[in-house]
Amino acid sequence: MGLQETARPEPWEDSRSARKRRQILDAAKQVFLRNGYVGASMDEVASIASVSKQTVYKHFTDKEQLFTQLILDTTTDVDQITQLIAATVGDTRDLERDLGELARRFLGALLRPEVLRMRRLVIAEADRFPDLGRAWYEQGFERGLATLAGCFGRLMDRGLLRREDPLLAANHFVGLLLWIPLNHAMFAGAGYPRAEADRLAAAATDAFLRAYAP
Amino acid sequence: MGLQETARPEPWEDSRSARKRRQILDAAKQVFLRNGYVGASMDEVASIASVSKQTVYKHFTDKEQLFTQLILDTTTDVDQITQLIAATVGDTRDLERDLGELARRFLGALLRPEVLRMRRLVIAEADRFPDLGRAWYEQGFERGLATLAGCFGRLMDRGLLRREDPLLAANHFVGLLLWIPLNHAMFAGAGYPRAEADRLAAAATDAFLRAYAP
DNA sequence: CCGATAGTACTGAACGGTCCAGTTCCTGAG
DNA sequence: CTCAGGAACTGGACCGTTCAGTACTATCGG
Repeated sequence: MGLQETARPEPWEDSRSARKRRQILDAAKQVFLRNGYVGASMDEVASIASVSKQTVYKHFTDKEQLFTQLILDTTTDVDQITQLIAATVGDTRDLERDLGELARRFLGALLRPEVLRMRRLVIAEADRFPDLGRAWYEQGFERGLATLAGCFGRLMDRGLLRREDPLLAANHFVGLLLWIPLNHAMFAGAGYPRAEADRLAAAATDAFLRAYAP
Repeated sequence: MGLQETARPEPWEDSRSARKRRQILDAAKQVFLRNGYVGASMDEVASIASVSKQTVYKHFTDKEQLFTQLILDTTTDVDQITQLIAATVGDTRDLERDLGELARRFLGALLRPEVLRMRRLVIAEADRFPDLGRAWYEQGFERGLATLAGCFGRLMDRGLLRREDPLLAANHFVGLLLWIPLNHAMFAGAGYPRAEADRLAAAATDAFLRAYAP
């Protein structure tokens, strides 16, 4: 909410204060992602940030606030990725090819280790911080889906997809695409060979096009 | 190892020892599910189990072993559920109806709060206990999928489904069905209204049958 | 009788958060 | 440019609490 500093070292400036703040957030990301909320130590955050503990507590009132600040900062990223990826497909000439390409890129973006770990972290702490989970879901998840749905809506208007609820179609597409690899990544280790990912993307695209052919 | 001839308190017996062990595991389930691994206290486990702390440590060498034992004990459940549910569909006369029914039951089973919390817990601790995550994935997840795949294989043999890789088909079915509500449950609160769940089940079944019609 | 258990006190370590004394950096007035 | 003053920062000690795991004695039950 309203964190106003005494003078005016606004966060986006490159003042010393802003630099320290960045360092702290970066360090916190590292530590929280590695150990989870309870496992993370503020001493370690300070140490990794090369900053004194006092400074950490000057910028963030307590551990909880540092954590929520950190998570909320990242919710914007997912949507940007989706927009970037979905942009090309709206006015495609070869739907199967371009949708397959979208599937591959989407999968690639979501399977990045950092994204996976962040997902794990938010899920893990979702009942300690219900608001945070909901915010991440709405601002990261549903916004991305809505973007994709808009794209599918245009494809329906052009007669390239069966007319249905575009949001449902988007969810079905993503479900077909991500269910297998994301679960694998959540439970078993992180790595997923590129070739296998591409195969899954192709299979999901095929199934989706069969289900949503005009 | 060197058990004398004096009885033999094997865990499956109903000896006093076995009862205590059960009490401990039940209490541990409660505590771990509520607070996560790090947040769980062995004192609380002992207290809820109505057992002294010493007894806990007689049955389980340490916190870690208690946790893994607890999780591994539950992996058999999911498969049983799947078998029970999938059994009816193999020799159906009305595929759309019975597959819809399977979808509803499956969704109902997986959205039970306890199942959701267990899922969260395993995901949360998946990098602290990699073996545990993998075991859960293989014994709970893949076995369930394999069961469903066997069922779909029979449907393909009978010409009721398009011939494809049955395992892939099973994954696609589950992806269409569970993606939306499971993500919602993981991030936002637990509750999901029955009517909404049924609607999702029907939509997923429709889309699946369109994609996998013969 | 003998092993399992209760009850409880204890150890050693970690952690969140505070406090303080001394240092560095930025800014603005002369 | 110089320099003083104040804010931000450092480093580390410190407090109160929590927690895993152990020790030990008294009790219980088969």
